[in-house]
Amino acid sequence: MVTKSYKAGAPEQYDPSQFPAFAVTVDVVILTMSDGVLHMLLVRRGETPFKGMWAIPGGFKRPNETLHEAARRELAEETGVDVPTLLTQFGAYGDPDRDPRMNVVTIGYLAVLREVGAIVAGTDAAEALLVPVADVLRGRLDLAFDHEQIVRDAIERVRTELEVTGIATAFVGQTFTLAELRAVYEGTWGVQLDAANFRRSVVAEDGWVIPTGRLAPPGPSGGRPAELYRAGKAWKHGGPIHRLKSTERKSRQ
Amino acid sequence: MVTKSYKAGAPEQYDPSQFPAFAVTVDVVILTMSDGVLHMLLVRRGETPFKGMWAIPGGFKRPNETLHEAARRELAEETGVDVPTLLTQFGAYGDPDRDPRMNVVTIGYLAVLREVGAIVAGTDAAEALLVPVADVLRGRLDLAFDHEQIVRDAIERVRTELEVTGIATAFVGQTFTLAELRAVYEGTWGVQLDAANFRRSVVAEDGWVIPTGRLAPPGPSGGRPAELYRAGKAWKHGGPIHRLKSTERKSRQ
DNA sequence: TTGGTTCTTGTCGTTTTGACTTGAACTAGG
DNA sequence: CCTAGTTCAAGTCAAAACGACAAGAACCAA
Repeated sequence: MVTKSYKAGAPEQYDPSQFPAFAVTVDVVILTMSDGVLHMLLVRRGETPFKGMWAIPGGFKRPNETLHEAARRELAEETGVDVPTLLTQFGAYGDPDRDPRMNVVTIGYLAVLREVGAIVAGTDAAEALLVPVADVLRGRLDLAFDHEQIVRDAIERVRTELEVTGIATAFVGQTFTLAELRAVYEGTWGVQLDAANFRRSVVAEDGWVIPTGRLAPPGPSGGRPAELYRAGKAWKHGGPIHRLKSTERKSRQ
Repeated sequence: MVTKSYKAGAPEQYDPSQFPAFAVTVDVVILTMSDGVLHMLLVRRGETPFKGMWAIPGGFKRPNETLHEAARRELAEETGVDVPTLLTQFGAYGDPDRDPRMNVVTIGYLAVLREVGAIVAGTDAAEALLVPVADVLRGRLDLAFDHEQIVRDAIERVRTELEVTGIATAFVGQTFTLAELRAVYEGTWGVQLDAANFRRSVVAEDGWVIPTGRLAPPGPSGGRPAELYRAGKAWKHGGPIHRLKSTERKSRQ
């Protein structure tokens, strides 16, 4: 028992100096889609504890900012990307021994980016790493603190978020082809989706994606030019709109 | 800007004394089903700030316990119920001005109970109140701090949780009739479900509910005795198992 | 021109869904 | 004891959704 100076009973009666102090941090799991594979950003710790190990980018919350603002600031500091949207809180972590030096409670945020190259360019290349999330989920990388568990929760969250909200369009550009959007689902869920059925279910939902009328240039191996779409306003930072559970073809993994 | 004594740049380099201290609390939204209506527990604040106002039960996290343990302790202190399960974390709140006196970050937990009478009996009756959540959602009660927003998030969470997990069985007893289980969905979603279709979709899912072979005594107004079921082990504290989106009949509300 | 690739459109059988009906088992009231 | 009312179980049925597949369109490279 490491109980210090705080009154155990009598809740609602407190005094700033009488209750345990915690450091509050914000950790951001930054996801992006690269070549059909879901990747995440890791940074190398320069200080003890866990010096030299890979970790999720994050930092201390300041007293005069909200949690969301702190997450946005950390994202901007680490990647140079300052997007006001697509920053989803997914969990809080406060085990007593998660930081060996002090009591730290961290709030986990999930960020989705589409630019890949610019991300690592923001910081020192030797200190930042873009790895497939599958490598982390399989325990191939030792992460600092309880960051592996945090990553697991983040991935589980983005998978259900993908099914229920319109977060998928955050992975792709301003305009996109349905093949690109489909790759987001396939890479995140680890499934193969039927292109025809995917198209049908996506287009059927009203306001989900809207055609621009333009065509994308075909890939290097030829193929028919795909129609370009842009994200409908329906999904913008919000509740359950889209629901894609069909169009499955093969089992996950 | 109220920035105090902490280094703005150079993350990963810190010292316990150099960074802003926060109080960390845990607030528990305690839900129960009473007469087909979703209710929640409120307690009256005895101290400033917001003295005399209704609030969600909660309290400070201790340095030597996890967040989950803190939530469980608060739940036990407030209701006398000590259930190891069905305590779901749903959000963290840390706006700078959410507590006028100090920096407080609170973690929101969601608890589901089935016993109704025993809840308020735990504390002083004048200081505890079981109200329909609809009253809170409609803004009829002024809650302390940002607790109204916390409640909104909790309700939204339990609604989707109901759809995706087996949390519904936490509202009912050890054994239950399908009518009781259906009332949970109806009360939480504010819809009317077709009894026949509800039965079909619930029984179809394997391991979701399992029949006991016994019958429940019919109600005071007669009627055929209903079969008694118990919760399948499939849902126990876990991932997406059940999915009830059909069996709808009329629009919500 | 031919073959290969990718996207779009269409078809088809199965499953699921939503609404409804029928029958079974009980209570209450005459 | 009989009947009306109530609640639950089980069946029916048409419409919609789903999953799989086939065919056609539009591009590239050789």
